[in-house]
Amino acid sequence: MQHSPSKASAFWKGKGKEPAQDYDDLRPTITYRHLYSHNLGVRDPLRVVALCDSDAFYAACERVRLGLDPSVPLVVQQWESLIAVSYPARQFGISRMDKLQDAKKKCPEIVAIHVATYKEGEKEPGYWPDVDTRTHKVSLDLYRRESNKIIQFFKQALPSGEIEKASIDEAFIDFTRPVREVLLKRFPHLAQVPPDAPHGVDIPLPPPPPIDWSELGVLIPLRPTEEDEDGEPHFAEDDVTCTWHDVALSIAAELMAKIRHDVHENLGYTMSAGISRNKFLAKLTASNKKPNSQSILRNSAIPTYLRPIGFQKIRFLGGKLGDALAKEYDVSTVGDLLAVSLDEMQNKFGDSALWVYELLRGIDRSEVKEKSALFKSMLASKNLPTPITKAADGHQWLRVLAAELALRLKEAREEMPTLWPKTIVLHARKGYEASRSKQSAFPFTHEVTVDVIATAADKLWKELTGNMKNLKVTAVQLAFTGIETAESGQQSIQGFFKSKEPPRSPLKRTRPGNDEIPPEADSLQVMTELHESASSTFFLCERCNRTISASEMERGEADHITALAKLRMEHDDFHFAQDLANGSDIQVPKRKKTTEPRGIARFFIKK
DNA sequence: TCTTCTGTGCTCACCAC
DNA sequence: GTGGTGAGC
Repeated sequence: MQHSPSKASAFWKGKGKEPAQDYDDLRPTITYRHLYSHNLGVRDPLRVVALCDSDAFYAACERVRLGLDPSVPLVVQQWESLIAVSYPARQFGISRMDKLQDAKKKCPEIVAIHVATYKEGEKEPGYWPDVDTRTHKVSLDLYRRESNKIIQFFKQALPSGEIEKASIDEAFIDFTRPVREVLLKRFPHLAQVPPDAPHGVDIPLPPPPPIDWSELGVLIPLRPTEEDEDGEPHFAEDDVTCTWHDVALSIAAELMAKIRHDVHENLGYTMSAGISRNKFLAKLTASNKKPNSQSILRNSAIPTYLRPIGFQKIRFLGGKLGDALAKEYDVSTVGDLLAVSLDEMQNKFGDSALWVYELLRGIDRSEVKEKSALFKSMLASKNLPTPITKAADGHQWLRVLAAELALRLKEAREEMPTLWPKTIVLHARKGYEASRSKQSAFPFTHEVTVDVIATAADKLWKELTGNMKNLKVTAVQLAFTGIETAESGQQSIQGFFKSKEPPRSPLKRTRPGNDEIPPEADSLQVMTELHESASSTFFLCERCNRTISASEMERGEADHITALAKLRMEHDDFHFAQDLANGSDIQVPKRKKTTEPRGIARFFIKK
């Protein structure tokens, strides 16, 4: 990479000026209409997203499982290499690249735990004394289970927040709605448009209150920190000015801190979080300070924070596209790429250009969306240090892989009882040749046992290896693909494609492809109607088609608009609770099925 | 002292034919 | 139905 004397450095010395229109998106005018609309989605100027990830997750899982003190240095090993290093262990300079022996040299008293493994003939993974890559296969099951516990905790703590599990140790949380709820409660004057306002609901909000960030986490500074001798950062004067979006961030930070605290109390895991206006920035911010900390990136701090970052570290820019960009313009940082115009980029990179262009400027329109809970595929694989040469060996390994799939499917069905893999696929690789695969329909059985899977796998194995001259298989993969729920299968059979997930509440209706704020956004309409008829204390719920009126207690609320907002939210909660009650007894808070299973779904009813 | 760069063994999604 | 790639933990 070349080093280019950039305009950015001039800017930091105070000679340049921020390119005016580049960052307009970061300073939106926020009006009452924005505040009252609950369905602006990614265009909400008060949007707040967090990325929360567990610190040294695998190591923490083992620490919790064994009831060890958090301060003990601990590593998780997979054969001789390390797959997780606890923070106390990192103090000894141990890193994930070390081998176990290196770690022991650096810290003789290190606690080394080998990941659980499946062993030939065993139905469940365990912690065996004789782990050996030639006979065992690693199991990440414990980590998946603990990960799900944390996700469930998030969901229960934030009924109105959207949670997206991003990986085994991270989740995105959309705080926009929970923050709105707090915001209206805490600043009740916002629920009322000043009566003499000429443009009513379209006027900007009044100036926000000052924010005390001291307990809320690490603030990403507005400009590069110039530290004094004590290492304390200097802040410029304008650091104290803030916006309503900053207030929203601060509320999200409160909620996030509470959740992190509660997860620690209840499950024992410490987590780090990043809080900002979208997923991309939240993820970036989360890595600011670890472990057990949270960082906040305000809109005003975004340009400074992004500029020096190597763009190839950004998600989806780490691969081919990032390489192409680096080559084309011979640059490496976000700041460098800011000089490239949108037109220029579109000519060279077509459709992905706009997305990149916006990303560089802190804009990311991707939604926080709960992944449809069901995986499309489920795979268990094993590289074989000692290749399979006899059919019987193959059979043994297939049973190991089958045991893993059986257990994982069983566990997945505890949450989604109707999960059904349509096909089973076996891959086998010989040395460095390309792997070959065979697949077949997977039998439709209520109980998916190791035997059922292993039998199907054996058939595929014969097809695959039957005509091999010298059997020498160095890698095997067994997978379920086309995993669906019986319900959705039913729906597709019956042609009920539309609205698989009816809106949970009237307030949450999405309006795809609508750039403008709808003039009669449903919640807004309720608010303004109420504003106009100053005495009403009821509203009509579109969902249950009933008039909901305030109780005596709620009528005692300081002003009835606040009362109505509260009422509305509580009524949503009522629907939410009702949805819960109508579902089965599993404690998944959202996305419950509300109807009795029909058709093939009946196969799955517990006896 | 700090971040960054390694690699391996998985796991998952998507696409072309 | 098969094979291949890209991406991330």
